[in-house]
Amino acid sequence: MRYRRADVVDRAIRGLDEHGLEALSMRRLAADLGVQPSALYHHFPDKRALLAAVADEVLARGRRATEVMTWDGELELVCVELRDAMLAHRDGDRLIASVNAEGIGAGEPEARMADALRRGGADERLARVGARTLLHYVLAHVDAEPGDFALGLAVVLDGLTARLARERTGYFSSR
Amino acid sequence: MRYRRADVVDRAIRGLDEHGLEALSMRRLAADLGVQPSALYHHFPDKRALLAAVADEVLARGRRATEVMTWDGELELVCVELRDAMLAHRDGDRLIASVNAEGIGAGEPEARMADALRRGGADERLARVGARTLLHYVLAHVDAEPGDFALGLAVVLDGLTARLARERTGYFSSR
DNA sequence: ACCTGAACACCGTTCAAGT
DNA sequence: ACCTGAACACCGTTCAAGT
Repeated sequence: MRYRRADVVDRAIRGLDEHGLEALSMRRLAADLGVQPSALYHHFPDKRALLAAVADEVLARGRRATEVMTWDGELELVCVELRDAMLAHRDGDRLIASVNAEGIGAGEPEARMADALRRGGADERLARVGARTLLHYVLAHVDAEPGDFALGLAVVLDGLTARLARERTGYFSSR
Repeated sequence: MRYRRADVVDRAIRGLDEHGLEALSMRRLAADLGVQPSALYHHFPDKRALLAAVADEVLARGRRATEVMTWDGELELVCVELRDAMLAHRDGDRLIASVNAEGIGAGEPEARMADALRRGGADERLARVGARTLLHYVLAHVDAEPGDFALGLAVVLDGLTARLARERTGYFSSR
């Protein structure tokens, strides 16, 4: 059998769903494909790169049609989209979290959130910190009940919108 | 040489500081102690348990004297204390995050935050979600500059206090 | 109670060579 | 371009046995 990069990613996602992230080893993936472990290194320089590609594919599959939206609507949409993408696959949250922590992929949601915050009037600092906060909120609450997820998300979004309103009106908080 | 459990934890923390979390293997730790790998299994059932003990020790070393405080003061104190404890050791954030994710240890800061929120009037749900949100905020922003860390923390705390004020006055938000 | 010695069943990665 | 075969340098864990 001869494979292309995308085939390998595809099989890795299947392996993820069937056996979980811990069992997703280069050797096992190679065996699933009926190929020698070393063959994978033709497609990816190392395991991190493979996982990054898998993470990006999981996120890509979870993307919805682009719509023109208000900045806060978009912020919420990205969070829900991200959550759904991770819920669609076993250990999806751990996969995205680990790839994101390595800074080698899966950075799109965070970038989109930062953009939305800038549209909402955030300066560079608040956009960066706010996006990171939201990203990690979603990563940490994938396994929460939908109601709890929405509650916590609303808390963070409230904090952000309050801060933005203050920045716009020039009011300075002592916090 | 004969060691006690605490000696092993101690040497593991030194190894962490010297070589990082990735290099903290059972075999390497055993070699550092001048002992066979299998000897470690007299002290810990497996590597997860060892890491949990290391994480708890890192947190214990970071604890400050207990003070009587307002609930929101305590909330902020726990966050700063946690941050400082993680900053005191190489890969401290990744250590605490991984142990916490496994649910096997390092749960004290989250429990203390939930208690503080309850004292502030939060119901069980908000206490749980809020504590988890704050915990993961701190975990995610250890490497941020102090100013950015404080900004994001203030945003989340603002969101929480606003929600608590609304709950107390009986106002219901559509969010 | 604490450790040795040896083994088992795995890892990720490299490299020369094949088609 | 894509893969084989074989090796290197590691892992975590178990278990009988020693003191």
